[in-house]
Formats: sequence, structure tokens, C-alpha cells
Amino acid sequence: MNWTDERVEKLKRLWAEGLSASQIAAQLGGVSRNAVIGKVHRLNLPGRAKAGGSSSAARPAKRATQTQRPTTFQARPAANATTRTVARASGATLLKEEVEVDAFHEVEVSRPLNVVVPISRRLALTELTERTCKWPIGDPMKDDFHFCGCEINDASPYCTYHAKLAYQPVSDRRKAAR
DNA sequence: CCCTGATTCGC
DNA sequence: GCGAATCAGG
Repeated sequence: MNWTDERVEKLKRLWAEGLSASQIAAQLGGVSRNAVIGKVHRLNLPGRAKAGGSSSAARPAKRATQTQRPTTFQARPAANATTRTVARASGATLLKEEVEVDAFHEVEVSRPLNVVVPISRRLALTELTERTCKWPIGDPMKDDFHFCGCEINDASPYCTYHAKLAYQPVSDRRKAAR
């Protein structure tokens, strides 16, 4: 890969946004984090502040606008999902469920309300490691395609939440509910 | 061990 | 100019 104007502009933008060199390398593709750091220096872009600096020294540039990427589960309703709350009759019990329309998997994923779900870290394919959830989100043919990316502790390819979805397809759940 | 950016230096 | 290797640190 060579440093085309387009790639350099993307590097500048992502570096200004506060992404780490490895994250930028993953976004660009075809380069290592060392290559990114080397390029940043050659471009004379402002470096990152030292961690243990004294009082006055420079602060990391404009971290305020950077989208946070939580690495762990957070107890809140599913984010970024098309949802609607429905009530379904099951015998004498009225079950309230939230139905997510998962466009990529072309299924409706239903789950009880108040379930703890992960917030996607929106990782690119090249950012995945052995310990990140590999559940795909979005349309692979569109720019916003990404993976869940939550931390996982075992050998599962998915976080605990998405593992349940993966191994408990909606069709099976519907059968079980009958 | 995971990660970070900074620097050096052969290519 | 490029980036792997290395260093120093969280």
C-alpha cells in the first residue's frame, strides 16, 4: 500500500479524532501501526500527550467528540437497534418483549425487556482479535458495517449476549414458545 | 500480557 | 519516504 492523498487525509482525520495508531491502521488497512506512527511524524502532526506529564503540558486533542467504545457490557437497552415493544400472549401470561430487526441476519430477534446487552464497539474486521465478539452488525456492502467487538473471555466467537442469539435462532424460539 | 506513542536506522 | 524493530511506558 502507498500513501495516496486519500489515505493521508483519512489518517489526518482519524488521528485528529484521537484514534490510536493501531485503530487507524486497522481502518486504513494494509499498514501497521508503526507505519501510521511513522507517517504521523513525517507529516509533523501533533503527537499525543505523555501520560504522566506535569501540570500544564498539552492535553490530548479534542477527545470530547470522540465516540466512546466501551469494552465491557453495560446495563442498558440495546442501542442502535430498530426496536419496538410488543406484547405477546403466552397462556395466561402476557409477555412483553422487544423485537429487534436484524438486517444482516434477516431475522427478527426477540428478547425479554431489561436484558443486559452489550454496546457495540463498532470494530472493523481487521480490529477483531481472539477476544472480541465477532457478531456482524449492519450491511457488509455499506460503510457502517462493523462487528460487535465486545470483550469475551472464553473461546466463543461471540459475547455472551450474541452467543445466545447465535445459538438460539428466532425460529427455534418461536417453536419453543408454542 | 495487553496496549500506547516515540525513536532509530537500514532499506 | 517508508516502516520494522525497538524502547519506554500505562
